[in-house]
Amino acid sequence: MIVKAQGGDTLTEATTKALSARILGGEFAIGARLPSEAQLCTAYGVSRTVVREAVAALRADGLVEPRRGAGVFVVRDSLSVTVPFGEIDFDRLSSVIEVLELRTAIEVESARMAAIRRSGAQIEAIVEAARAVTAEGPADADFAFHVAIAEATNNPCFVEALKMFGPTAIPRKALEDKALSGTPQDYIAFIDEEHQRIVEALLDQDAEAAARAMRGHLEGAQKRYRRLLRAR
Amino acid sequence: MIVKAQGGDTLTEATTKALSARILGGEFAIGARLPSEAQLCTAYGVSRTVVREAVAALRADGLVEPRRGAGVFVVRDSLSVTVPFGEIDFDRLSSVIEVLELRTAIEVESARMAAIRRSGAQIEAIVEAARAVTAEGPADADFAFHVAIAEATNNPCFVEALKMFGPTAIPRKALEDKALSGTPQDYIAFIDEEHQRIVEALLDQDAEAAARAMRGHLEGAQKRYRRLLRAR
DNA sequence: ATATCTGTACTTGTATGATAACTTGAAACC
DNA sequence: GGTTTCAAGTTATCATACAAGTACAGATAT
Repeated sequence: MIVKAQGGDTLTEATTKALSARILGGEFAIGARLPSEAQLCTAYGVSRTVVREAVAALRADGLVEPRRGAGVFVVRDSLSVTVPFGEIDFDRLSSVIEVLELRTAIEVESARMAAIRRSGAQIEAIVEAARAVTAEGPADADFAFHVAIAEATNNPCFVEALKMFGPTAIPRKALEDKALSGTPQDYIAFIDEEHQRIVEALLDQDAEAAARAMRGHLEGAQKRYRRLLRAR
Repeated sequence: MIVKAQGGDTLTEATTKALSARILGGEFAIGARLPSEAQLCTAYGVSRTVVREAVAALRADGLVEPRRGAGVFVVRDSLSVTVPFGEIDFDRLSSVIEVLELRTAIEVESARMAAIRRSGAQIEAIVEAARAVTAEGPADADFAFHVAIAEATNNPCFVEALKMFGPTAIPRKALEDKALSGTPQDYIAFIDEEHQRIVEALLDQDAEAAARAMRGHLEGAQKRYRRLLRAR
């Protein structure tokens, strides 16, 4: 299999991608040794310079670790993805709770800051978002509500961080919750009450109350989730 | 300035670190061109192979972008604080503070959870990390201290989130702070005192005290940063 | 028989020189 | 003034050579 530079890529980039694909694709397990540089050269039809720079790139990404005299060894593979963080391993059930805990950290502070910094337009957007949850159900509207609050911090980092988790974290899953908490109607009413507490604190510009309300809201979600786990 | 391989590092690694330090240290702004490979070779006293592999590593980290025929250009610098965080616009000066605010959110909760969940081994690691800051200075040791606390949450998400910011966020820049806060010695002693407050709360398993101490620590950093901005 | 030493083949690390492909800016030209 | 051309400089790639380290087989000593 000979790599060719395509689409503006250099040979080195193409080789890097090819190699990383093989590693992340599972061809090499953690601890496995890659073919030697010489073998990779003939396999990919490139010079040693190219192979070495590709390996250097993989090393910088923490994918492999070359050991002089011994070979190049894989230190991370498809199963230990964790790192890009955009794609947290949601397969593990517990990881949902772990993400929820991190999200709680960010959103509690988000609410605290929003209470102080929010503009008039921003609080209006928040109130409107809360209304939408009642009207349309929690599916995506709930996430929009949380994003509206993050935006009211006037710190784009909070918005980015929140969006990184995506709407998947709570609502969609939480809906399976209805078997435990009663009908969907009850569930929406319940969520709505928690949202109202947050909105009022933001209206009052009461930072601590906002933080408390948000913490209650999200820790509630955590609890419901844990209950789901136990129910299995 | 000639780099030498030290501490198990290869020449390439040493060169990579030296170069990345210069970039993150602010010597090259975004869009600036690095010295040519030939110049870097003579400057660091290494072969072109080494320089090229170092650049390949920086490229993999998204720090620079080589353009054939033109040169190697910086695409991220000290003020964009390492964060591969989606595509946040870190160009604006205030972004350091924004990142710091997000980090505060995460770390305050991190301290709170660590106080409750920490194991015996974990608290030992934290104490040891605090000692290292005193001994070696804040450079990288400070970040290790914060990571140790994140690990004591037993929630890998917190560790990942923290590592995303990287060690650059506070310490390196905060050192420039010495002009404002007195000698480096004073600065270390000051930081150390704040760390001790956090450690004691964690030892006592006092979640709220840990959260307060951590908040004070990081909001202090924010304040020092804001002062730096105003001083411009 | 076991343990230790040694050598050899293989591997990565570094240096050097050559050529190709490309960019950029200035000089020459119309 | 605007366009073309060219030369110098830059990265990309290749090839070769040697240094330095590892690992394993086989010899050697105990």
